[in-house]
Amino acid sequence: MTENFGDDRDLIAVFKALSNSARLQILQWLKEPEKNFSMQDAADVREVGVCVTLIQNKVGLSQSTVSQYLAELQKTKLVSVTRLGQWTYYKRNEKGIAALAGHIKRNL
Amino acid sequence: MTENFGDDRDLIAVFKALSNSARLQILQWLKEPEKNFSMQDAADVREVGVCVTLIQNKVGLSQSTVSQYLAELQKTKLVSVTRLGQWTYYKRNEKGIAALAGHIKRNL
DNA sequence: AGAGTATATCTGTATTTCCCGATATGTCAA
DNA sequence: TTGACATATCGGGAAATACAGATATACTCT
Repeated sequence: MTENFGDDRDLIAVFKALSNSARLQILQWLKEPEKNFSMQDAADVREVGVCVTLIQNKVGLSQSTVSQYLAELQKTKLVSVTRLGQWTYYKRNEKGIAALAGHIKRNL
Repeated sequence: MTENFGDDRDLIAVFKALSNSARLQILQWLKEPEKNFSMQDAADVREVGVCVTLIQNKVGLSQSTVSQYLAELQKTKLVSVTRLGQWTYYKRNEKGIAALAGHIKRNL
């Protein structure tokens, strides 16, 4: 059991993270990274994720805002992070998302 | 198909409604009304729901706040309303909640 | 070391949400 | 019709959120 939502506070933080169209949109786009982001080396996009700058260009908000939003999505276990060199790659945390869906179905 | 969440705005409104501990708590309490609320005529509680005053006493917020919160839960189809005489009874909208859970599982 | 790029963090302002008291509306009972 | 009760709506102050720009941090290349 890696996810539990034991505290209501955790669950509320997740709902808050999802209560913003930019954050929700990013989560949707990350379902098909190679389709939604124009990356040069589309090599291991699915594996490692998408870097902040690409997400920023797509969503059209400032760099600082996007960085903060991604951090929020990560704290709530909706995305995961990989640092490689000077880049930070974000991708969906399918385990965390499934855990949320399961919890909602069972306990909401 | 009574529920669809076609627009992202609808989904965001639902997440916003769930992003508050009082509203989330009310939704939980309404899973077992006869257990969580002390009503005199526990006759058709499951059928009709719980009146605003009982919910207000339990949650400990002002009457106006509780009324607004319940309206928000209703607009997002998380609870349903029945007016009987001078009372307004609220109960969980299990269909709406299940529709949300399904949508999240499928599309989030 | 120094410049350039990618990202995170800090600080501040505009907007939104939280929650209240006051007031309006609607129902019931005398 | 008057008064009591249940609920809804209105208006506002305090707190939180949404974003931005400036700056800090970290890595890369020369």
